[in-house]
Amino acid sequence: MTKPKTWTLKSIAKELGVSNATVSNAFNRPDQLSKARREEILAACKKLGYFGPNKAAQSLRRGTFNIVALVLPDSVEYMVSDPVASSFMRGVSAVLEKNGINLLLFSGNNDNLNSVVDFVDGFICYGRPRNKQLVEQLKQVAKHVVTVDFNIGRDASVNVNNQQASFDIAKHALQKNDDRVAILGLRLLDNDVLCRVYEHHEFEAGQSIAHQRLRGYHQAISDAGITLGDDRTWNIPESSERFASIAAKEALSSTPRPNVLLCMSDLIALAAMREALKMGLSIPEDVKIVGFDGIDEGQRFVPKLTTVHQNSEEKGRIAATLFLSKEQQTAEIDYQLQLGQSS
Amino acid sequence: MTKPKTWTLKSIAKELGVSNATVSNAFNRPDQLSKARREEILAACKKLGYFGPNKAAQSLRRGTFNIVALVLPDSVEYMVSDPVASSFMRGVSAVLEKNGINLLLFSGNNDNLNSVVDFVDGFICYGRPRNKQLVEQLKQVAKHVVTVDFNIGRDASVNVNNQQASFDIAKHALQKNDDRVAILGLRLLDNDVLCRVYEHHEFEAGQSIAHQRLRGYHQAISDAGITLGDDRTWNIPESSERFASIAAKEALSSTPRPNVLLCMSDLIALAAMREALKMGLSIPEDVKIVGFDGIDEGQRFVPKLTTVHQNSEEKGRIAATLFLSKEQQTAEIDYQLQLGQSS
DNA sequence: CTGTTAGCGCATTCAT
DNA sequence: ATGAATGCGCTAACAG
Repeated sequence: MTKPKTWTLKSIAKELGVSNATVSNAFNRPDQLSKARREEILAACKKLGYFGPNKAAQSLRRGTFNIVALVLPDSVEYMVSDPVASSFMRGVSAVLEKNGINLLLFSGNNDNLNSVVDFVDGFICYGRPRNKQLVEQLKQVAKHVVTVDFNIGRDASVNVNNQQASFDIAKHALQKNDDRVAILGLRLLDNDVLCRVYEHHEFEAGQSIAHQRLRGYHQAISDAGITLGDDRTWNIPESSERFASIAAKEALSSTPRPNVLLCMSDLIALAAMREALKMGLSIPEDVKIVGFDGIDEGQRFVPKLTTVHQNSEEKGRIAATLFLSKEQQTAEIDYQLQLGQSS
Repeated sequence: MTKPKTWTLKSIAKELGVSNATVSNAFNRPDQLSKARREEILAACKKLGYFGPNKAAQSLRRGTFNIVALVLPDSVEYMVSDPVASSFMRGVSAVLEKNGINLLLFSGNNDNLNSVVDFVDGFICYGRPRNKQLVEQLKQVAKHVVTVDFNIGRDASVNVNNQQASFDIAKHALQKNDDRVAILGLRLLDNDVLCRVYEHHEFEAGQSIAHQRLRGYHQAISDAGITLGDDRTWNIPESSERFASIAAKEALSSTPRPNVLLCMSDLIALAAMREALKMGLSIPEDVKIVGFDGIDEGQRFVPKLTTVHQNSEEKGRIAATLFLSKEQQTAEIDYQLQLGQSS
């Protein structure tokens, strides 16, 4: 006489003629009953089609979920297209999967964490969320939080020295003090508009990745004895082929035509290279182009892109490992200059 | 006198001097109390720092979760690197995000759904999971299931006519009956090995995407009056640059050297084009190469790749929409031949 | 319109 | 080693 078609701990215990604590122990606390008894119960459950305690109820009771939310800076939709973000996710998921933890994707466009906060053990935040209210809540939320590429004084964080890396790559690209430099920046401004940027003073204290990189560029430009015109910086609102191409075309058509293009992502640099080639320019003779990230496509392109390689996958692994260990610490990730033929 | 530092429905109700049902109604059922009362309560909760009913408890009670699991064919890790899968995810997440539903990534390598089944409203399965036990469980699980690119007789499914598309692209590539054809297949075999495939009879009834595509190729080859040698088919275990390059090199070095390469993914076709160029072959004069998927990089490559474009993002949107509407139906997605200079 | 109450499915004391 | 009882935080039915 089998009972309901969907078993619960209670109903299965009754069916087996044991107390529900015994069934619970059989699944969760092997030390609380004899091995024989345990296996007998497990076998009986399996035969009846009971696969173990309901996870939702278990979580409500225990307060743990085996789910971590990956908070993306933008919409999930947008993030999935970014090869750098994808690498990061790969690293995170590799570690979590190995530990039986599931990954919930959460958009940084959300106003708050409410819809997931009660379902997860904590948050790994990849980049500062676009929505500022969300950032405020992340500072306070009573769960474990690991931040990546930004810092809000929470449990742990993983960072790359963006400023130093940008300095290095720019230093490498700039060789003569009569170089004409232009910067193709990624998300320098809050608003979603593709345009030149004039208000440079705003960036001096900015903590976003873009601002850190900009400072690195500026430092190298200044070190090279070059003066950067105040109309030589573009803001690209998102790392897409389309926007990048438009900005690159604009920059390469501007007067004086730049002979060095500092690009804040490889996707942008690749788009710039395509535009330059399309305009009949030689790389690097007419224009040197450097990127940032070190994505595969850049290394396959002809000419090979000179860029900063940051190991995003490792960044993901470290972030996940830090999350699991609950260590409170700040990790700094290495980067390498990857010299190609584009500079 | 504020009470606990973490509010519950009950404690906040007591604090406000109302019944807990009233608080619950204020958050969930506006029609159950006056607007004024509702707003008064909501405001008071906000001031005290109570952000609404605990979602985990709410879900346990209601049996709904606002989370859907995206079941990937492989590890999450691997999937995130695949541009086609990424597009699909983009489509899915766009629709779900708009509807306030969260996305949980779930690996098709898992043995069972147990760790998440009690947390989600259902499953969107992108491709047949690698683990067969998982497939069995998906057939039976008591939650809503939408399958994509395969069919197990569940609630809804989304498919592309892979066989027809492969037939079309192969037909286009094959023009002379003395063409020497080789096939670079993706996951034709269950095991993870890169090798030539000899046991062709196994594929005639296979339902996987690879088998469907293979049948399309075979049909076109046969229609062209060509006999395909039984050592002209390679199995590539995963859609990675590395494996694809090895297989391509092997195929292009084999005797007789193929002058038509039918590739089951664009990533494979791109790797094959790179190898061919590296060997000093001209495309398409010495060897024609066609792909499958229609990824961006293929369209940017020189020569532009001839391929089948399937709109993965739309596939994702349709899958998600079908999931939300709970319609029971099978959708077939269009594809287009995208003619480049590689054939 | 409001309050009381019985579970959702489970883990964990505290007895025995 | 086991069973009874309590409550995790909430919703919905019902009674008022």
